[in-house]
Amino acid sequence: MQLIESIMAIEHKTRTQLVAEVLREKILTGEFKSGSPLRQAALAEELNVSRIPVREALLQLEAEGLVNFEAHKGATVTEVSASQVDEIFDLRALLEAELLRHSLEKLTEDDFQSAEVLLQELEAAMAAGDTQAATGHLNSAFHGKLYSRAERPQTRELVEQFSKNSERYVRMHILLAGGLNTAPEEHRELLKLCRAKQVDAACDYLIRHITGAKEDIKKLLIKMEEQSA
Amino acid sequence: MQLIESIMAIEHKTRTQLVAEVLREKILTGEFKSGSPLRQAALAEELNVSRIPVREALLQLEAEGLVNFEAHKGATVTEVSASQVDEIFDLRALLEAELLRHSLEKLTEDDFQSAEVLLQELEAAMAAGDTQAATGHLNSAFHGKLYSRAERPQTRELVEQFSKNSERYVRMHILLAGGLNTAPEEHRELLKLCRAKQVDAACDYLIRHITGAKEDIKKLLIKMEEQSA
DNA sequence: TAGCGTCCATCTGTATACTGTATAAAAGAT
DNA sequence: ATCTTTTATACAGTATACAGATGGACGCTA
Repeated sequence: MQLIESIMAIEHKTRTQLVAEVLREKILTGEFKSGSPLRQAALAEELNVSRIPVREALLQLEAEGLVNFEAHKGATVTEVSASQVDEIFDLRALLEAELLRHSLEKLTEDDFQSAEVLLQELEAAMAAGDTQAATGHLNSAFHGKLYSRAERPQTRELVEQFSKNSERYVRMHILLAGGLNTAPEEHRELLKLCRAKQVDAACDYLIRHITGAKEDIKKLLIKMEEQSA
Repeated sequence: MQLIESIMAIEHKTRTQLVAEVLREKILTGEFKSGSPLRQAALAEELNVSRIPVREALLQLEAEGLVNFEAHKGATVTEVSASQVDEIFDLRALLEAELLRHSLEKLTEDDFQSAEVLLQELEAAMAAGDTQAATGHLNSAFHGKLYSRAERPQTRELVEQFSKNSERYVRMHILLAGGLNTAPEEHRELLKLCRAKQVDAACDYLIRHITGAKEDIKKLLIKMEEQSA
């Protein structure tokens, strides 16, 4: 019902795209838990569409790494092990440092100011206890601003992919570990280094920033794996 | 061992997978040229399937970066500009060096020997003028062997993705520029550095190896862009 | 002739219906 | 009682059919 209305409102989007958005959100928020099966017929009925757009949406989500699609067996929400998180965050560190390196020289004072605005909004959102979508979005907007002059569209897409994919763990982390309280200071420090155009120092700091988050989340995941075992 | 696995894998391939393989090959060999439209109905009829598996195969290929899929407008073979090739090869250099770094210490003499065998086969294939699928496959098999102990599955998948995507340009390069004649020597040198466990030197050399190929292919692409303009 | 709207051909997007596979439950054999 | 083999069922894969979007040809107006 709601879906039909939103189709009316946003007519240029295909049903497949809409279904993909809904499912993506449900996976990222944890409403669909890791490992749980995604039945095409059930989803189709719930969203008032046929199975075709559901299938195509699931294929898209598989490409994004959020879903596993096994022939004749169906789709499940991807389960991510601690070692996989390890690798993903290492990749992020590597790629984001590369982006920053290519972007930093070209960043203008305007860029830094909008980054600062984003940072303030981020802190406000965190202070308001807004642990939901907003903080994750603002966080990647801040980072994205720093990379915005890199002129490396494919690398950015890759990084955004990985960020999205790890977002659900970041959220979990914030929720359960009450964590990332050091993040605001780290962001400010990073911004300061960028403003000073200290390329190597900024990249190193960024790598440590990402690696630090990795370690926190890994601990959390290992704890959870032990509990479920 | 492999034989047993391949027997065990009496995998029932879906039509979607078969279609994807066919189309992928036709794109990589250049039978479908950059920018050309991929009509669902035509492909379906040609392959004796309905449009559904064709659509799903096209979606998969879009995720692999070989196809652009625009709503209501249809799919086209992706056109890759010189600047995109630039970025892709930079990414490859970055990621492959990372893989080699993680793999190198754990590589055994057995690994080096099979790498050497692959290298000989590669040279034989090139000497036989086999500019088709075989050389590309052997080339990535050789590189893959060097990364095989990295225990970084997602990074490897990414690299393989990029390799596949740039394969058609590599082939083009070999065909038109008569090129990559320096590659055999470079491969031998790389293998020597790996055997000597000179991590930094090997990684640096690998980066130069990839960057060198990039420059050659870029020149070729720029020339082609000028011709078509 | 240039510009605009309408209509039509063509293609994509999606629903419905059918086919085939995997798996769990039931029946049979050892 | 355990292990096969069979059967049933639920689900995914695919074909067919229909609905909707796009872009261009055509004629109309100024």
